[in-house]
Amino acid sequence: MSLKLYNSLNRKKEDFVPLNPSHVKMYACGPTVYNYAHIGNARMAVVFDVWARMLRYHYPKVTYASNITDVEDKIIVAAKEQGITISEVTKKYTKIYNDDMASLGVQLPDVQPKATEHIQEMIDQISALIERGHAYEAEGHVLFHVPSDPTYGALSGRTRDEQVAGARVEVAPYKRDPADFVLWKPSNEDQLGWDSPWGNGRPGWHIECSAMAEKHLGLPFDIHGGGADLKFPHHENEIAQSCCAHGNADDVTSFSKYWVHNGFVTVEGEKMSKSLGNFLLVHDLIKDHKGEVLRLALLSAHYRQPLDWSEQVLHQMQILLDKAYQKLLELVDVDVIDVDFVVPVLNALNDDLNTPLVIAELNKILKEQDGAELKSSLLKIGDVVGIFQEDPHDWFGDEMDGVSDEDVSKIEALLAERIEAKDNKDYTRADEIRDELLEMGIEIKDTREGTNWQKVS
RNA sequence: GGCGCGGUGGCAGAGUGGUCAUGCAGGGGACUGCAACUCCCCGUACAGCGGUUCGAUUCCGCUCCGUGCCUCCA
Repeated sequence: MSLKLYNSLNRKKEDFVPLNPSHVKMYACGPTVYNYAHIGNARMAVVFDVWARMLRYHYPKVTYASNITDVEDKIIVAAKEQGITISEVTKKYTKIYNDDMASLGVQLPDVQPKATEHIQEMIDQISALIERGHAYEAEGHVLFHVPSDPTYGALSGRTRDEQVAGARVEVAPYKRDPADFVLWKPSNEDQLGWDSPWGNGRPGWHIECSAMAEKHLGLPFDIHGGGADLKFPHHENEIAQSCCAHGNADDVTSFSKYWVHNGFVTVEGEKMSKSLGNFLLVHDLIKDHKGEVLRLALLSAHYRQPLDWSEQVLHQMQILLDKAYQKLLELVDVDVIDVDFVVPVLNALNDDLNTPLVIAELNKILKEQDGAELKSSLLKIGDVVGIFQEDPHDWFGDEMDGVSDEDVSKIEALLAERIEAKDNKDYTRADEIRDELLEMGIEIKDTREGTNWQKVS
């Protein structure tokens, strides 16, 4: 079965047919770096990381580009608030973002372009738009003239008129048309600015991605992705800019052939927002949960569906991963053999990245397979989904944390005493010892191989 | 107001025109001195109303409910 994906451009699930099967190219809009990454940022990163891994499974060469937006007014605000420079803000949060994503098993994109390093490309593209009559200068701003683009609205399915009718922002007086959007805007001294044919200024947000995608992937490329909220206006504007800059206003696929959007994460059923103060940061969650647990939780709903974050989901993923790692631990000395990719899992992944189904199939595999076959299948799936990347010993290693050597000897002494008590059928004493251990925060389990113990929280 | 998305068993969450999702939680059982772990078994789920059909949770229409975007929020 071939790879299928849901193309936002025509709202249909389609067979993925690469422009060039020997080199597939994908771009996904990355974060604006002015704060810690939240779980919503993480969902985007994880989803497109899996897409990239899946594409690599199918095709010999994949270039995945995902940008860092390091020019934006919010960054300027953050710098002022924190009393540090703009570049200190962007540098700091870029590192935090990459570290946090790495903790979720997200591989660094092949290219991670930064907006500030592509100002010239943006200026060039804006110039081309002006030359072709799609943009104009007004009071130090350069604006894209929406009525000049006959196909504007193709992605979001809203016409210019509808957009104007629904607009809730005041229209700047210098705009020729209410729908026109900014390509370049003037900067004052304390704002970041670059020289341009239109004076000292900075780029609008949309032009950044257009310029960076073209520079690193060339046009057209295969897949463009991002969060669902970016569909309008960001992605709509990207299409307008990139197509019109090259005289391809009529062909919306002259920029990217497929468009993929991931759904939002809600918390307790509500959207994360500053006013509700319910932003969940990866930085915080990673303190209490393993990265792969968070990652799998982010993949527990289909990527296009909304995902409600809850402790229950985390609990379930923890159990599943523990179960799998337990098997991997038992099989640690077994050699990996060459196995076929488990068919139902491959089909699920091929079907527009149906990761919830993959999770269900994992449960079945854990029940139905064993030995080298199980280990090999698990690892093969893990490479695409981005799980089972840890050493099984390390996975369970944390459970020994905070238990000193002294405690260990004490525990073992008590266990030895308990075995003796059991042998003497002195179950009262045996149970006393169990309770004593429990008070120390140690839980024991009698198995056929003997008694195990572990720290409980 | 405009443009979308969704309503599946206690919960999470896939899927299908007519035999199974899966997991968590819950109930029962096996095992065990008892617990726990493990294993086995169980529960008349598809918002409502019409329509198409031999047959619809699955297709179409309407209603109700929830939710996202339209504000340089992933």
